[in-house]
Amino acid sequence: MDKQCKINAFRIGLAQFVTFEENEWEILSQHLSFSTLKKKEHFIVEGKVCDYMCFIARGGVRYYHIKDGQEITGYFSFENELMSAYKSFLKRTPNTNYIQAIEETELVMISHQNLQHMLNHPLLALKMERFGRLVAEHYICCYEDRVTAFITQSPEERYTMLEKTAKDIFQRIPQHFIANFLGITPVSLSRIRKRTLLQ
Amino acid sequence: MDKQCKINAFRIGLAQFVTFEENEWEILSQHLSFSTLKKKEHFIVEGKVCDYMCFIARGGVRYYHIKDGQEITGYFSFENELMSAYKSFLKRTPNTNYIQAIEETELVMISHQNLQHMLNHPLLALKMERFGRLVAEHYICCYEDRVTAFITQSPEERYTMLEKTAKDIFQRIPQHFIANFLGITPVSLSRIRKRTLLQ
DNA sequence: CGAAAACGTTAACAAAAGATAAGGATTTAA
DNA sequence: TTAAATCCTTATCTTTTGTTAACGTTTTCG
Repeated sequence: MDKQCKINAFRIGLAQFVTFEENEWEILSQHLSFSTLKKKEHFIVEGKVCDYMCFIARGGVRYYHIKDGQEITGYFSFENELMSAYKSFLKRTPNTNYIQAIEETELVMISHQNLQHMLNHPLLALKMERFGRLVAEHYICCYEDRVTAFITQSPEERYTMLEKTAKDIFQRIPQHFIANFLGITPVSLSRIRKRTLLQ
Repeated sequence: MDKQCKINAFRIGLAQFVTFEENEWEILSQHLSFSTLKKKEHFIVEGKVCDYMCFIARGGVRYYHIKDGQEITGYFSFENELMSAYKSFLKRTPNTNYIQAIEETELVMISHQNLQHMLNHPLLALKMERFGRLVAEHYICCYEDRVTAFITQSPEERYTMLEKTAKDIFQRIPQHFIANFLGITPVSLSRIRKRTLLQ
């Protein structure tokens, strides 16, 4: 996947939030960097401060915690989505989890420093603030739904819902990661699947 | 509680995100409105589009869903916090839950229309965008922690943690609301409390 | 290619949570 | 003030989940 192709994907992906004019894009694109993660390679590990927010041009990652020596996968991001250890990135605090590529993954990255630079750049500030706001607001809405699911639905209902709304990820992600994501154990998910099949 | 007192509380509360200069504040404060909710009065009900984002100058509210005729309380907000049905407010879609005062509650409110007006106001735009961004980012961090708790902790662990970090809300909120917030039934919370006391 | 690792299912048992109902204490409101 | 509503606890029973381990299959990688 060549650089120009990644940049294009990035620009299209951003259009969901803000559209940049040519002159703005000119500046912004000079503040990007690029990286590739091999499968199982980590984007960030516990204890490090996250220095980049990324756009996934290709591939996918999982977010996981380690608790009592066990990995617990809490989330996934795939191509055309943004990805970062937000809290660490935003607050400049050590990250408390891990982000790992589950496939070969191509990233377009903005360093924290470059982002600050753009937020202070007279020609870009307003649009970058808006971009940041809209991205954050978008994720708030996602989180709202996720928390609501934990509050109002049983694990079985959460599974059924996921199957309806994102069936494709079952082809792409090991089932025990999905179990974690639903807040249950892999064994329990296996049972739920059997139950819901029989009905 | 008089109006000036509410405005002051609001200004101090905002300082956590952005500080407004006198001339900016002059304009902003003309875009505010005020309201009082009596105990059990609703700020918003299911199906309505939320038109205000609020600052709670005094009092508190709970957010709840109705599922199978049952109320399930998912969150609380108290004085000096912001409060809104964010997703509905941001996306202009019908709200899917209820927000109800649990005490007599004093609000400072910004209507969606006034917010847009300020976001388009040349002297205020940048700061309002930043304000919106920082608020949203702040809530993302809160949500991140909340989801992590659901993923990595048992109900009992979530309860213990809550007792450590927010003991005060137990004096202020009926226990069955807290049970919902933890993702369990009131009966189950009562059992957990007994268990953890004995140990 | 072949050994090792990863993965999903199943079983058996223990632990926890849900559902329902009852009882007593407290609060609310007419 | 008194009846009604709210709230928390407890008990009982059912359902679900967690835990551990075993097994067969598939995938990974040297």
